[in-house]
Amino acid sequence: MLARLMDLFRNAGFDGASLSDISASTGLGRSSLYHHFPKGKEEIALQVLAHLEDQLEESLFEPMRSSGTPEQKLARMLDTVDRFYDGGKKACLLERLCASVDARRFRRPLHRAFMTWIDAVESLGVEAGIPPASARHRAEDLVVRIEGALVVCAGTGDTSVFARTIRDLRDSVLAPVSRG
Amino acid sequence: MLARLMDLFRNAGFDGASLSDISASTGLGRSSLYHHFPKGKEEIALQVLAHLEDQLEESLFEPMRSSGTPEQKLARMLDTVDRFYDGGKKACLLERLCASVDARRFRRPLHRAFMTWIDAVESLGVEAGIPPASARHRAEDLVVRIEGALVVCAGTGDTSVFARTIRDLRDSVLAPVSRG
DNA sequence: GTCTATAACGGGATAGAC
DNA sequence: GTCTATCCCGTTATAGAC
Repeated sequence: MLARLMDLFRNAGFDGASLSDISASTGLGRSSLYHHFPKGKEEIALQVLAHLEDQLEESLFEPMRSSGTPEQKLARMLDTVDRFYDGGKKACLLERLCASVDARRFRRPLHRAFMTWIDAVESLGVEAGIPPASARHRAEDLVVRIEGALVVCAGTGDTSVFARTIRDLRDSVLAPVSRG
Repeated sequence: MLARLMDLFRNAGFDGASLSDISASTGLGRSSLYHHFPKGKEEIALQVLAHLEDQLEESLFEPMRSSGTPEQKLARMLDTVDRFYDGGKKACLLERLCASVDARRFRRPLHRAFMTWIDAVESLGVEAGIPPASARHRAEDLVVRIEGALVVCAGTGDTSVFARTIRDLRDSVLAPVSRG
């Protein structure tokens, strides 16, 4: 159910998703929704966001801390990301919630989600022997490029930019430091 | 006036900007708005988008075709971008309109705006002697990273990522091809 | 818990006087 | 061109029966 809601918010954003949409996508009537989420739409979005954080932890971050070489773990992470965004065809919930009126409501979980992601990639870089400062910058860059590629693909309708971005990241994130 | 409307749509997005907001930000009453924009809110957004395209042409793309070394023109372009987004504090109208319900309404101008931008940077790379394919990829990458940095900054509230991204682009976009 | 019904409000859009 | 007044609809949210 939270999965279906996440799809909805990814497609429509917070402002674009109406209670009617939410009702249709869950099969629950208005009253049932307010039974489960007494504080209404904002609470629904926050729970969906919390669900995404759990999902990221389980499918992205936890595998990055388990066994394997940093290269293998990076490759697995990018595979998961590629599948999650369907090769650039699906939007990012984090980005969609950043772009909503009064995004301050979501700032704390959004900040946490981005930071956890960046931290995980940074650790991977450090594990691979990259100097901490460079590892940090590259980790930020990975998230920046994935989010940016999703925006450009959504705007142009061309997913090749996302595919190429993922491919580039595969090689560049853990490459030996020569130019940073 | 279109400038004020652009600020509004950059802040609130298409779905988040109500006619009341539009009325307040322009000082025009409802009827005056429909006098100037008979087809309502969608037409307003389209005209704001067209205004942005003009502005980009004048302040970004045209200077990139004028005199100066490619390095100088890239630096000027990034300076303008940095000012335009206020160092990462302000959102991008293109991204905001990508993230609205039924973004297909804006697909054509959005596609055109992104492509014109990418093309201009590509030309700069070719002018600097970079192989066409690499120049294209780097140009796409520049736009991707700028958009992505804006998203991450909006989500984390930390503009340092945008500042570092601009700094990196200054050096990397026209660097000699060694690793792509 | 879920339903039907409805309140209370704000949204986009129009009509007609001036 | 702008104003006042208004329509119609969708929105969030609540009440009360079952």
